[in-house]
Amino acid sequence: MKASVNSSVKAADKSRTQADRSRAMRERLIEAALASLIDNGYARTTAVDVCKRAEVTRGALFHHFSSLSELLAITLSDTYERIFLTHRDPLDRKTLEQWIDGVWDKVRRPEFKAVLEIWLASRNDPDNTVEVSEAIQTYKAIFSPEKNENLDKLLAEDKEAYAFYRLAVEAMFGLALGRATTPGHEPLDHEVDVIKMLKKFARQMQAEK
Amino acid sequence: MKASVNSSVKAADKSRTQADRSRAMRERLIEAALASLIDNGYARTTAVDVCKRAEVTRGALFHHFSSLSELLAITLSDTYERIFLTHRDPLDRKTLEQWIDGVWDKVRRPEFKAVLEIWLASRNDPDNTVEVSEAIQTYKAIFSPEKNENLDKLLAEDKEAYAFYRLAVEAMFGLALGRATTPGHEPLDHEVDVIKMLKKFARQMQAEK
DNA sequence: CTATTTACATACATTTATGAATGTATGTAT
DNA sequence: ATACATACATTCATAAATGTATGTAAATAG
Repeated sequence: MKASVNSSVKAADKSRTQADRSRAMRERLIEAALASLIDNGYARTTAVDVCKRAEVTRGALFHHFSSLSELLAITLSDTYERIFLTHRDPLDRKTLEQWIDGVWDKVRRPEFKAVLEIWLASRNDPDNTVEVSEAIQTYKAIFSPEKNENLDKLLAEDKEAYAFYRLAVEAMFGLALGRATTPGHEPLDHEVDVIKMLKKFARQMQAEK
Repeated sequence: MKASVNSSVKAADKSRTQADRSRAMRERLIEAALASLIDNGYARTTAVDVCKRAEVTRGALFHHFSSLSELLAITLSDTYERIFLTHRDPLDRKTLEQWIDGVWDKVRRPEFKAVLEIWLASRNDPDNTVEVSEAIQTYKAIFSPEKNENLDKLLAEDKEAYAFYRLAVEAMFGLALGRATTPGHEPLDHEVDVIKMLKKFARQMQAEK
């Protein structure tokens, strides 16, 4: 029975199983990476910065991930799951209006800025893109009727509704972009009005059918 | 009468006035910076890269600009003028539909990706932001009814029309973002449909009045 | 024609990030 | 208890970017 009283780095982690330590550390790093993406952007998200946030050295990062971009790719996938799967509402709404609510509920979250950052960055940084491209495709697919059965059923054979859905998603992306470019990521003044109007159009759209 | 036959650097520029050389060089650097922003993004737009494109050394850049970020700020202002002022149509349309055409005509241009890049980057990079923030404000104002007399007149006292205009602009920003994140900046499949629908809504909006 | 300023190149010093190599403590199997 | 593996820290080598200092040719002033 070895008590291992003195933990040189942090008093926090008593004696835990290796698997536990690993999992905890990976989570810390992923969270730190996400936070850095959100308030530093992709370009300033360096291994140094992430590790400072996580309060560990880069040794930890490179032990668990082969590179910073691998961590970022995993962070993106992880964020994706957090927003779209773990979260309530797996995007199986019934009406256009409900779909708008559903998408907006995701896009408005601060984590979505991280997604935008990586989208833009990946286009510019093909080398590091390789690792994130898969996660990006998944993300984009979420908003594509073609990739989503429920949504596809709703829009099938209704060209107008399809175009409108696209319009709505683009508008919400625009709003998200606006937030991302605003100090403090504060909501824009006209956000509520725009969403309200989108939903009004949605109702009108389905009434026409 | 000194002919100055041998130009050591380029045979192109015969003996020209200093002011001419300066102006030409500044333009070359601005163009190179814009090009780099468009196909490298903000993060990878370095002084080295810009100068490689302009086929000059960094000495030239630092002679004309105090820093890379100053060049970028000036590039943004310059691009702004090129798109919004020098270009035909100073945004003085009469109907909502015409306004949509006008905005889309600007936003769809590849140069707008440079604007998006700087918008996002400036939020993340406060140090270098100082210099570009002014240009950014000008840019954003263009799309704000509050800052534009003609537009303000059109939307005044019509809350619905105001909200719709905002919606339209956000949707177009979303489309621009989509292009920016697509390899080759190719137009998205649904662009035409979205714009078409926006214009349809615009007509309907004004018919209601 | 000579002196001085301007436009630019070249060379150098500094900073910052990356990744690998190495060292050390802690958990785990026998 | 010993041997080994895993988790992480520390150190080092390298690359890339920035800014500055200095050198040189071309333009302009006297």
